[in-house]
Amino acid sequence: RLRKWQRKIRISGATERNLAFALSELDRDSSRLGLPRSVREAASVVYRSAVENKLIRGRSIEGVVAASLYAACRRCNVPRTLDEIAEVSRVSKKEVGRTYRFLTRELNIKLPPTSPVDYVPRFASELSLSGEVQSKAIEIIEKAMEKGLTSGRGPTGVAAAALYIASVLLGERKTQRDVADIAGVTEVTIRNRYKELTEQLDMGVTL
Amino acid sequence: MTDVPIKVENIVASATLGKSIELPKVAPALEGVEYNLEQFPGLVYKLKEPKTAALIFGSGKLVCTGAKSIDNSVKAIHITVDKMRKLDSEIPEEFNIKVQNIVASANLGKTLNLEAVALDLENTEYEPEQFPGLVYRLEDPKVVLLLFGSGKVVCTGAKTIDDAQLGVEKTKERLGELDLI
DNA sequence: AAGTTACTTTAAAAAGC
DNA sequence: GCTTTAAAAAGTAACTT
Repeated sequence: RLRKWQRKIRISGATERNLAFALSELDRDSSRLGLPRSVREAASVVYRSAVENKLIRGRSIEGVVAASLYAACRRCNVPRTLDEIAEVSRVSKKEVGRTYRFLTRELNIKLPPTSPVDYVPRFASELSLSGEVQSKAIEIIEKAMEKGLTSGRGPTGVAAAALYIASVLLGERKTQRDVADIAGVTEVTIRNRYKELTEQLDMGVTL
Repeated sequence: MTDVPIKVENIVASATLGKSIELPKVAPALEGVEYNLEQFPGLVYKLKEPKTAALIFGSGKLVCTGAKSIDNSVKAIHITVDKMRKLDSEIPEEFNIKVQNIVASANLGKTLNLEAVALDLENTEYEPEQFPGLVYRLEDPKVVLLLFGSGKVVCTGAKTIDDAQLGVEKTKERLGELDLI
Protein backbone atom coordinates (compact mmCIF):
# COMPACT_ATOMS: atom_id res chain seq x y z
CA ARG A 1 0.00 0.00 0.00
CA LEU A 2 2.83 2.24 0.81
CA ARG A 3 4.35 1.50 -2.56
CA LYS A 4 1.12 2.37 -4.34
CA TRP A 5 0.87 5.58 -2.40
CA GLN A 6 4.41 6.53 -3.25
CA ARG A 7 3.78 5.89 -6.90
CA LYS A 8 0.74 8.12 -6.77
CA ILE A 9 2.77 10.91 -5.28
CA ARG A 10 5.48 10.42 -7.80
CA ILE A 11 2.99 10.51 -10.65
CA SER A 12 1.13 13.54 -9.45
CA GLY A 13 4.47 15.16 -8.89
CA ALA A 14 5.39 14.50 -12.48
CA THR A 15 2.01 15.75 -13.62
CA GLU A 16 2.47 18.98 -11.77
CA ARG A 17 5.99 19.33 -13.04
CA ASN A 18 4.78 18.81 -16.60
CA LEU A 19 2.02 21.35 -16.16
CA ALA A 20 4.46 23.86 -14.76
CA PHE A 21 6.78 23.25 -17.69
CA ALA A 22 3.92 23.59 -20.17
CA LEU A 23 2.78 26.85 -18.65
CA SER A 24 6.25 28.33 -18.67
CA GLU A 25 6.59 27.25 -22.27
CA LEU A 26 3.27 28.88 -23.02
CA ASP A 27 4.39 32.10 -21.35
CA ARG A 28 7.58 32.11 -23.34
CA ASP A 29 5.84 31.56 -26.68
CA SER A 30 3.10 34.04 -25.86
CA SER A 31 5.41 36.84 -24.88
CA ARG A 32 7.56 36.32 -27.92
CA LEU A 33 4.42 36.69 -30.01
CA GLY A 34 3.26 39.70 -28.01
CA LEU A 35 -0.05 38.09 -27.14
CA PRO A 36 -2.39 39.46 -24.46
CA ARG A 37 -2.98 37.54 -21.25
CA SER A 38 -6.48 36.63 -22.37
CA VAL A 39 -5.16 34.61 -25.28
CA ARG A 40 -2.58 32.97 -23.06
CA GLU A 41 -5.41 32.01 -20.70
CA ALA A 42 -7.46 30.60 -23.55
CA ALA A 43 -4.48 28.54 -24.63
CA SER A 44 -3.93 27.18 -21.15
CA VAL A 45 -7.56 26.10 -21.04
CA VAL A 46 -7.08 24.17 -24.28
CA TYR A 47 -3.86 22.65 -22.97
CA ARG A 48 -5.44 21.59 -19.67
CA SER A 49 -8.34 19.92 -21.40
CA ALA A 50 -5.87 18.12 -23.64
CA VAL A 51 -4.17 16.79 -20.51
CA GLU A 52 -7.47 15.82 -18.90
CA ASN A 53 -8.44 13.90 -22.00
CA LYS A 54 -5.05 12.19 -22.06
CA LEU A 55 -4.15 13.58 -25.44
CA ILE A 56 -0.51 14.18 -24.62
CA ARG A 57 0.47 10.53 -25.05
CA GLY A 58 2.95 10.16 -27.82
CA ARG A 59 3.26 13.91 -28.26
CA SER A 60 5.67 16.45 -26.92
CA ILE A 61 4.52 19.00 -24.38
CA GLU A 62 6.02 21.73 -26.55
CA GLY A 63 4.00 20.56 -29.52
CA VAL A 64 0.71 20.48 -27.64
CA VAL A 65 1.43 23.89 -26.13
CA ALA A 66 2.20 25.35 -29.55
CA ALA A 67 -0.94 23.83 -31.07
CA SER A 68 -3.06 25.05 -28.13
CA LEU A 69 -1.70 28.52 -28.62
CA TYR A 70 -2.33 28.42 -32.36
CA ALA A 71 -5.93 27.38 -31.69
CA ALA A 72 -6.41 30.03 -28.99
CA CYS A 73 -5.12 32.78 -31.28
CA ARG A 74 -7.62 31.76 -33.91
CA ARG A 75 -10.48 31.52 -31.48
CA CYS A 76 -9.66 34.94 -30.06
CA ASN A 77 -9.51 36.41 -33.56
CA VAL A 78 -5.89 37.42 -33.26
CA PRO A 79 -4.44 34.69 -35.52
CA ARG A 80 -0.78 33.86 -35.80
CA THR A 81 0.34 31.78 -38.74
CA LEU A 82 1.76 28.30 -38.28
CA ASP A 83 5.09 29.76 -39.36
CA GLU A 84 4.97 32.37 -36.61
CA ILE A 85 4.08 29.78 -33.99
CA ALA A 86 6.82 27.47 -35.21
CA GLU A 87 9.33 30.31 -35.10
CA VAL A 88 8.88 31.08 -31.42
CA SER A 89 8.36 27.53 -30.22
CA ARG A 90 10.78 24.72 -30.79
CA VAL A 91 8.25 22.82 -32.83
CA SER A 92 8.19 22.47 -36.59
CA LYS A 93 5.36 23.92 -38.64
CA LYS A 94 4.37 20.42 -39.66
CA GLU A 95 4.16 19.23 -36.07
CA VAL A 96 2.15 22.25 -34.94
CA GLY A 97 -0.32 21.76 -37.77
CA ARG A 98 -0.64 18.05 -37.14
CA THR A 99 -1.16 18.49 -33.39
CA TYR A 100 -3.65 21.28 -34.00
CA ARG A 101 -5.77 18.99 -36.18
CA PHE A 102 -5.55 16.26 -33.58
CA LEU A 103 -6.60 18.54 -30.73
CA THR A 104 -9.50 20.17 -32.57
CA ARG A 105 -10.78 16.76 -33.58
CA GLU A 106 -10.42 15.10 -30.19
CA LEU A 107 -11.69 18.05 -28.17
CA ASN A 108 -14.48 18.81 -30.63
CA ILE A 109 -13.23 22.32 -31.14
CA LYS A 110 -14.52 23.54 -34.47
CA LEU A 111 -12.93 26.69 -35.69
CA PRO A 112 -13.81 28.23 -39.03
CA PRO A 113 -10.86 28.91 -41.30
CA THR A 114 -9.00 32.07 -40.34
CA SER A 115 -10.56 35.14 -41.89
CA PRO A 116 -8.25 37.63 -43.62
CA VAL A 117 -10.16 40.28 -41.67
CA ASP A 118 -8.56 39.09 -38.44
CA TYR A 119 -5.10 39.94 -39.74
CA VAL A 120 -5.99 43.51 -40.68
CA PRO A 121 -5.61 45.23 -37.26
CA ARG A 122 -2.20 43.71 -36.58
CA PHE A 123 -0.75 44.30 -40.04
CA ALA A 124 -2.21 47.80 -40.18
CA SER A 125 -0.75 48.85 -36.88
CA GLU A 126 2.65 47.45 -37.79
CA LEU A 127 2.41 49.51 -40.95
CA SER A 128 1.12 52.57 -39.07
CA LEU A 129 -2.00 52.70 -41.18
CA SER A 130 -5.07 54.60 -39.99
CA GLY A 131 -8.35 53.20 -38.84
CA GLU A 132 -9.92 54.47 -42.07
CA VAL A 133 -7.54 52.35 -44.09
CA GLN A 134 -8.33 49.36 -41.90
CA SER A 135 -12.06 49.84 -42.39
CA LYS A 136 -11.58 50.15 -46.13
CA ALA A 137 -9.46 47.01 -46.22
CA ILE A 138 -12.07 45.09 -44.28
CA GLU A 139 -14.74 46.33 -46.64
CA ILE A 140 -12.71 45.07 -49.58
CA ILE A 141 -12.18 41.68 -47.95
CA GLU A 142 -15.85 41.25 -47.20
CA LYS A 143 -16.78 41.97 -50.80
CA ALA A 144 -14.12 39.56 -51.95
CA MET A 145 -15.46 36.84 -49.68
CA GLU A 146 -18.98 37.31 -51.00
CA LYS A 147 -17.75 36.87 -54.53
CA GLY A 148 -15.79 33.77 -53.63
CA LEU A 149 -12.46 35.44 -54.33
CA THR A 150 -10.91 34.08 -51.16
CA SER A 151 -11.55 30.35 -51.65
CA GLY A 152 -8.25 28.56 -51.43
CA ARG A 153 -6.18 31.72 -51.05
CA GLY A 154 -3.96 32.29 -48.05
CA PRO A 155 -5.66 34.63 -45.55
CA THR A 156 -2.47 36.65 -45.02
CA GLY A 157 -2.08 37.27 -48.74
CA VAL A 158 -5.67 38.46 -49.07
CA ALA A 159 -5.32 40.72 -46.02
CA ALA A 160 -2.05 42.12 -47.35
CA ALA A 161 -3.48 42.93 -50.78
CA ALA A 162 -6.60 44.51 -49.28
CA LEU A 163 -4.47 46.71 -47.01
CA TYR A 164 -2.23 47.67 -49.89
CA ILE A 165 -5.20 48.69 -52.02
CA ALA A 166 -6.86 50.56 -49.15
CA SER A 167 -3.65 52.43 -48.37
CA VAL A 168 -3.41 53.61 -51.97
CA LEU A 169 -7.07 54.55 -52.19
CA LEU A 170 -6.94 56.63 -49.03
CA GLY A 171 -3.66 58.32 -49.78
CA GLU A 172 -1.57 56.53 -47.17
CA ARG A 173 0.31 54.48 -49.71
CA LYS A 174 2.70 51.83 -48.55
CA THR A 175 5.00 49.92 -50.85
CA GLN A 176 4.19 46.35 -51.76
CA ARG A 177 7.52 45.40 -50.25
CA ASP A 178 6.63 46.90 -46.84
CA VAL A 179 3.24 45.25 -46.79
CA ALA A 180 4.68 41.96 -47.97
CA ASP A 181 7.32 41.93 -45.25
CA ILE A 182 4.84 42.64 -42.48
CA ALA A 183 2.36 40.06 -43.77
CA GLY A 184 4.99 37.44 -44.39
CA VAL A 185 4.13 36.89 -48.05
CA THR A 186 5.97 37.79 -51.25
CA GLU A 187 5.34 40.83 -53.44
CA VAL A 188 4.29 38.44 -56.17
CA THR A 189 1.46 37.18 -54.01
CA ILE A 190 0.31 40.71 -53.21
CA ARG A 191 0.35 41.53 -56.91
CA ASN A 192 -1.67 38.44 -57.78
CA ARG A 193 -4.31 39.14 -55.16
CA TYR A 194 -4.26 42.83 -56.00
CA LYS A 195 -5.00 42.17 -59.67
CA GLU A 196 -7.74 39.74 -58.84
CA LEU A 197 -9.40 42.07 -56.36
CA THR A 198 -9.23 45.25 -58.44
CA GLU A 199 -10.37 43.46 -61.57
CA GLN A 200 -13.18 41.41 -60.14
CA LEU A 201 -14.45 43.91 -57.61
CA ASP A 202 -15.38 47.48 -58.32
CA MET A 203 -12.23 49.53 -58.20
CA GLY A 204 -10.78 51.37 -61.11
CA VAL A 205 -7.11 50.84 -61.75
CA THR A 206 -5.37 52.73 -59.01
CA LEU A 207 -1.79 51.79 -59.67
CA MET B 1 -27.19 10.88 -64.51
CA THR B 2 -24.54 12.69 -62.56
CA ASP B 3 -22.03 11.36 -65.07
CA VAL B 4 -18.88 13.21 -64.07
CA PRO B 5 -16.02 11.76 -66.09
CA ILE B 6 -12.98 10.98 -63.99
CA LYS B 7 -9.40 10.65 -65.16
CA VAL B 8 -7.16 8.09 -63.50
CA GLU B 9 -3.89 9.85 -62.68
CA ASN B 10 -1.95 7.30 -60.73
CA ILE B 11 -2.18 3.70 -59.65
CA VAL B 12 -0.28 2.08 -56.82
CA ALA B 13 -0.11 -1.71 -56.93
CA SER B 14 1.85 -4.29 -54.99
CA ALA B 15 3.01 -7.74 -56.00
CA THR B 16 4.23 -10.71 -54.00
CA LEU B 17 6.69 -12.75 -55.99
CA GLY B 18 6.61 -15.60 -53.50
CA LYS B 19 10.35 -15.92 -53.11
CA SER B 20 12.89 -13.78 -51.33
CA ILE B 21 15.32 -11.97 -53.59
CA GLU B 22 18.97 -11.06 -53.33
CA LEU B 23 18.78 -7.46 -54.44
CA PRO B 24 22.47 -7.19 -55.45
CA LYS B 25 21.96 -10.19 -57.70
CA VAL B 26 19.06 -8.83 -59.74
CA ALA B 27 20.07 -5.17 -59.69
CA PRO B 28 22.37 -5.48 -62.76
CA ALA B 29 19.36 -6.51 -64.86
CA LEU B 30 17.65 -3.21 -64.13
CA GLU B 31 19.36 -0.37 -65.98
CA GLY B 32 19.58 2.80 -63.98
CA VAL B 33 18.35 1.18 -60.79
CA GLU B 34 18.99 3.17 -57.62
CA TYR B 35 19.66 1.71 -54.25
CA ASN B 36 20.80 3.24 -50.99
CA LEU B 37 19.89 0.54 -48.56
CA GLU B 38 20.91 2.89 -45.76
CA GLN B 39 18.33 5.37 -46.92
CA PHE B 40 15.58 3.02 -48.05
CA PRO B 41 15.40 -0.81 -47.92
CA GLY B 42 14.28 -1.27 -51.50
CA LEU B 43 15.64 -0.90 -55.03
CA VAL B 44 14.10 1.96 -57.01
CA TYR B 45 13.66 1.18 -60.67
CA LYS B 46 12.08 3.60 -63.12
CA LEU B 47 10.57 2.24 -66.31
CA LYS B 48 10.03 4.58 -69.26
CA GLU B 49 7.18 2.66 -70.82
CA PRO B 50 4.74 2.41 -69.17
CA LYS B 51 6.19 5.36 -67.23
CA THR B 52 6.28 3.95 -63.73
CA ALA B 53 8.57 3.46 -60.75
CA ALA B 54 9.00 0.18 -58.93
CA LEU B 55 10.25 -0.39 -55.41
CA ILE B 56 11.72 -3.87 -55.04
CA PHE B 57 12.34 -5.51 -51.68
CA GLY B 58 14.44 -8.40 -50.51
CA SER B 59 11.34 -10.13 -49.23
CA GLY B 60 10.21 -10.63 -52.79
CA LYS B 61 7.55 -7.96 -52.60
CA LEU B 62 7.31 -5.12 -55.03
CA VAL B 63 5.40 -1.86 -55.33
CA CYS B 64 4.64 -0.15 -58.63
CA THR B 65 3.53 3.49 -58.82
CA GLY B 66 2.80 5.97 -61.56
CA ALA B 67 0.72 3.96 -64.02
CA LYS B 68 -2.38 5.62 -65.40
CA SER B 69 -4.32 2.42 -65.88
CA ILE B 70 -4.49 -0.92 -64.14
CA ASP B 71 -3.40 -2.64 -67.35
CA ASN B 72 -0.30 -0.51 -67.55
CA SER B 73 0.50 -1.11 -63.91
CA VAL B 74 0.29 -4.87 -64.41
CA LYS B 75 2.29 -4.58 -67.62
CA ALA B 76 5.01 -2.55 -65.93
CA ILE B 77 5.29 -5.05 -63.11
CA HIS B 78 5.70 -7.95 -65.55
CA ILE B 79 8.29 -6.12 -67.60
CA THR B 80 10.27 -5.40 -64.45
CA VAL B 81 9.97 -8.92 -63.04
CA ASP B 82 10.88 -10.49 -66.40
CA LYS B 83 14.13 -8.53 -66.36
CA MET B 84 14.85 -9.64 -62.82
CA ARG B 85 14.21 -13.24 -63.76
CA LYS B 86 17.08 -13.13 -66.25
CA LEU B 87 19.43 -13.03 -63.30
CA ASP B 88 17.35 -15.16 -60.99
CA SER B 89 15.50 -17.92 -62.80
CA GLU B 90 13.86 -18.98 -59.57
CA ILE B 91 11.44 -16.07 -59.69
CA PRO B 92 8.02 -17.52 -60.57
CA GLU B 93 6.23 -16.60 -63.77
CA GLU B 94 3.00 -16.15 -61.93
CA PHE B 95 2.34 -14.15 -58.82
CA ASN B 96 -0.30 -12.00 -57.25
CA ILE B 97 -0.79 -8.33 -58.00
CA LYS B 98 -3.07 -6.11 -55.97
CA VAL B 99 -4.18 -2.54 -56.67
CA GLN B 100 -3.64 -0.62 -53.44
CA ASN B 101 -4.65 2.89 -54.37
CA ILE B 102 -6.08 4.84 -57.26
CA VAL B 103 -5.79 8.61 -57.65
CA ALA B 104 -8.21 10.27 -60.04
CA SER B 105 -9.16 13.81 -60.98
CA ALA B 106 -12.45 15.24 -62.17
CA ASN B 107 -14.21 18.51 -62.76
CA LEU B 108 -17.55 19.17 -61.10
CA GLY B 109 -18.21 21.87 -63.65
CA LYS B 110 -19.15 24.60 -61.22
CA THR B 111 -17.00 26.69 -58.91
CA LEU B 112 -17.22 26.07 -55.17
CA ASN B 113 -17.26 28.45 -52.26
CA LEU B 114 -14.99 26.45 -49.99
CA GLU B 115 -15.73 28.45 -46.85
CA ALA B 116 -19.41 27.61 -47.30
CA VAL B 117 -18.63 23.97 -48.02
CA ALA B 118 -16.47 23.83 -44.90
CA LEU B 119 -19.37 25.07 -42.80
CA ASP B 120 -22.09 22.75 -44.09
CA LEU B 121 -20.41 19.60 -45.36
CA GLU B 122 -19.53 16.95 -42.79
CA ASN B 123 -16.07 15.44 -42.30
CA THR B 124 -14.12 18.23 -43.90
CA GLU B 125 -10.90 20.02 -43.15
CA TYR B 126 -10.13 23.31 -44.83
CA GLU B 127 -7.00 25.24 -43.94
CA PRO B 128 -6.26 27.64 -46.80
CA GLU B 129 -3.19 28.86 -44.95
CA GLN B 130 -1.66 25.47 -45.58
CA PHE B 131 -3.29 24.12 -48.70
CA PRO B 132 -5.87 25.55 -51.17
CA GLY B 133 -7.94 22.40 -51.26
CA LEU B 134 -10.67 21.30 -48.88
CA VAL B 135 -10.28 17.74 -47.61
CA TYR B 136 -13.47 15.70 -47.65
CA ARG B 137 -13.52 12.18 -46.19
CA LEU B 138 -16.25 9.94 -47.53
CA GLU B 139 -17.10 6.83 -45.55
CA ASP B 140 -18.68 4.87 -48.37
CA PRO B 141 -16.83 4.36 -50.54
CA LYS B 142 -13.94 4.97 -48.16
CA VAL B 143 -12.06 7.56 -50.18
CA VAL B 144 -10.73 11.05 -49.61
CA LEU B 145 -11.42 13.95 -51.92
CA LEU B 146 -9.68 17.26 -52.32
CA LEU B 147 -12.12 19.93 -53.45
CA PHE B 148 -10.90 23.15 -55.04
CA GLY B 149 -12.53 26.50 -55.61
CA SER B 150 -12.36 25.91 -59.35
CA GLY B 151 -14.65 22.93 -59.07
CA LYS B 152 -11.82 20.53 -59.88
CA VAL B 153 -11.52 17.54 -57.60
CA VAL B 154 -9.00 14.84 -56.74
CA CYS B 155 -10.16 11.50 -55.37
CA THR B 156 -7.69 9.16 -53.72
CA GLY B 157 -7.72 6.10 -51.54
CA ALA B 158 -9.93 4.04 -53.85
CA LYS B 159 -9.05 0.43 -54.57
CA THR B 160 -11.19 0.21 -57.69
CA ILE B 161 -11.95 2.66 -60.46
CA ASP B 162 -15.62 2.25 -59.71
CA ASP B 163 -15.08 3.44 -56.16
CA ALA B 164 -13.19 6.48 -57.38
CA GLN B 165 -16.03 7.24 -59.79
CA LEU B 166 -18.63 6.64 -57.09
CA GLY B 167 -16.73 8.82 -54.66
CA VAL B 168 -16.83 11.76 -57.06
CA GLU B 169 -20.48 11.23 -57.84
CA LYS B 170 -21.52 10.96 -54.22
CA THR B 171 -19.60 14.09 -53.45
CA LYS B 172 -21.32 16.02 -56.19
CA GLU B 173 -24.66 14.66 -55.04
CA ARG B 174 -24.01 15.67 -51.45
CA LEU B 175 -22.92 19.15 -52.48
CA GLY B 176 -26.13 19.43 -54.42
CA GLU B 177 -28.24 18.33 -51.45
CA LEU B 178 -26.66 21.02 -49.33
CA ASP B 179 -27.12 23.56 -52.08
CA LEU B 180 -23.38 24.16 -52.25
CA ILE B 181 -23.01 23.68 -55.97
C1' DA C 1 7.74 40.74 -64.59
C1' DA C 2 7.76 36.22 -66.69
C1' DG C 3 9.41 31.38 -66.37
C1' DT C 4 10.85 27.40 -64.09
C1' DT C 5 11.17 24.35 -60.32
C1' DA C 6 9.50 22.89 -56.08
C1' DC C 7 6.90 22.45 -51.89
C1' DT C 8 2.05 22.19 -49.34
C1' DT C 9 -2.30 18.09 -49.04
C1' DT C 10 -4.54 13.26 -49.84
C1' DA C 11 -3.99 7.62 -50.13
C1' DA C 12 -1.35 3.13 -50.08
C1' DA C 13 2.18 -0.59 -50.09
C1' DA C 14 6.91 -2.19 -49.08
C1' DA C 15 11.14 -3.26 -44.60
C1' DG C 16 13.21 -1.24 -40.93
C1' DC C 17 14.57 2.23 -37.78
C1' DG D 1 6.43 8.72 -37.20
C1' DC D 2 10.16 8.56 -40.88
C1' DT D 3 12.54 6.99 -45.24
C1' DT D 4 10.96 6.24 -51.10
C1' DT D 5 7.64 6.30 -55.39
C1' DA D 6 3.98 8.66 -58.54
C1' DA D 7 0.25 11.96 -59.72
C1' DA D 8 -3.50 15.58 -59.75
C1' DA D 9 -5.48 19.85 -57.84
C1' DA D 10 -4.20 25.52 -56.82
C1' DG D 11 -1.57 28.64 -54.08
C1' DT D 12 2.72 30.29 -52.72
C1' DA D 13 7.84 30.54 -52.62
C1' DA D 14 12.45 30.85 -54.44
C1' DC D 15 15.49 31.25 -58.13
C1' DT D 16 16.68 32.64 -63.30
C1' DT D 17 16.37 35.12 -67.12
